[in-house]
Amino acid sequence: MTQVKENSTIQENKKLAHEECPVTYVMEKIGGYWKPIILFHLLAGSKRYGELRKSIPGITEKMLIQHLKQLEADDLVIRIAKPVVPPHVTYSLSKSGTALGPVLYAMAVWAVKDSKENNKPFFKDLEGFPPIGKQV
Amino acid sequence: MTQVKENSTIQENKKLAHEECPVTYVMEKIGGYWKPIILFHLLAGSKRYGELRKSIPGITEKMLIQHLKQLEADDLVIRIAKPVVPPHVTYSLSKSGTALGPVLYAMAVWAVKDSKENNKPFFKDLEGFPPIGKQV
DNA sequence: ATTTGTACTTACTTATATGCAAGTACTTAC
DNA sequence: GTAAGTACTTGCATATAAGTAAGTACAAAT
Repeated sequence: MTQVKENSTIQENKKLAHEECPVTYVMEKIGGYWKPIILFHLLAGSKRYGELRKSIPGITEKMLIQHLKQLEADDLVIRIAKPVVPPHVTYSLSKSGTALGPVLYAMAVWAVKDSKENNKPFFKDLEGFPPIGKQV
Repeated sequence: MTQVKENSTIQENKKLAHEECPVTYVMEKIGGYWKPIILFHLLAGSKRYGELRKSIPGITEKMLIQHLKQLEADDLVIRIAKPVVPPHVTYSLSKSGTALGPVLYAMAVWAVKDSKENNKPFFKDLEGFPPIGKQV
């Protein structure tokens, strides 16, 4: 008698997972491709929307603000809009967001080392790092 | 005269991006939802396929195997198969993968702290951490 | 002959992420 | 009255990720 596999419980398991695995908790908040990149670019201090866009040339405007909104909703970044025209909006890391500094910094360190060992160093060095705690 | 926006260069920019931003480099390797979670579960030491599956109840076999193959191709994990029946396969972190330890550990630390501050502590504490360097 | 155990594999469907191109709002400067 | 400047917003198309439900291989044990 052929048994039915229980993939059906996966959805329920997934809901419980973030209560057990810390990294799962992190992924629920900053999982995906863009969020860590955006956060990294805010690590050096607050930036205006346009600055952020220029410093991440690979992202589309849609993705950028979509993720900024999400990050704001998750209390990782803070949005401050001056009521002027043309608009003036700055984004910065919240307390939670700032606390991700060590994670992002560890990533940067790994990237530099790993790319070197693969004979593809893309970054001379982490000049000016760590910017952690330098919060503007 | 209305100007055409240059979203068209995004693809080219994206190719160049990983040569400029270290976090982008990292995302190309472990971006997404599952990879960091899988790596985290290998941090404590090598595991058989089945053990890995049990320790990550939220993942489907398809995702697990697919990401394991990808991680192997990216030299982050090592697959060792004993030529026996039934099969016996173990996965462990490579040198590069092990070097991600600090990143994953920083994530775990942040998760515990952040979940506490949001009144949703999911993990008593990081008992037994760090397992870094404990490589079996 | 059938079941058991382990590590996958496959086909099909659905969901989510991302890309692309364009438009909007509002005020100041020209 | 038209252009510039900034921060979005929207609709449609495509690409990638993920879920579901099966099946396969092979030898040993029953």
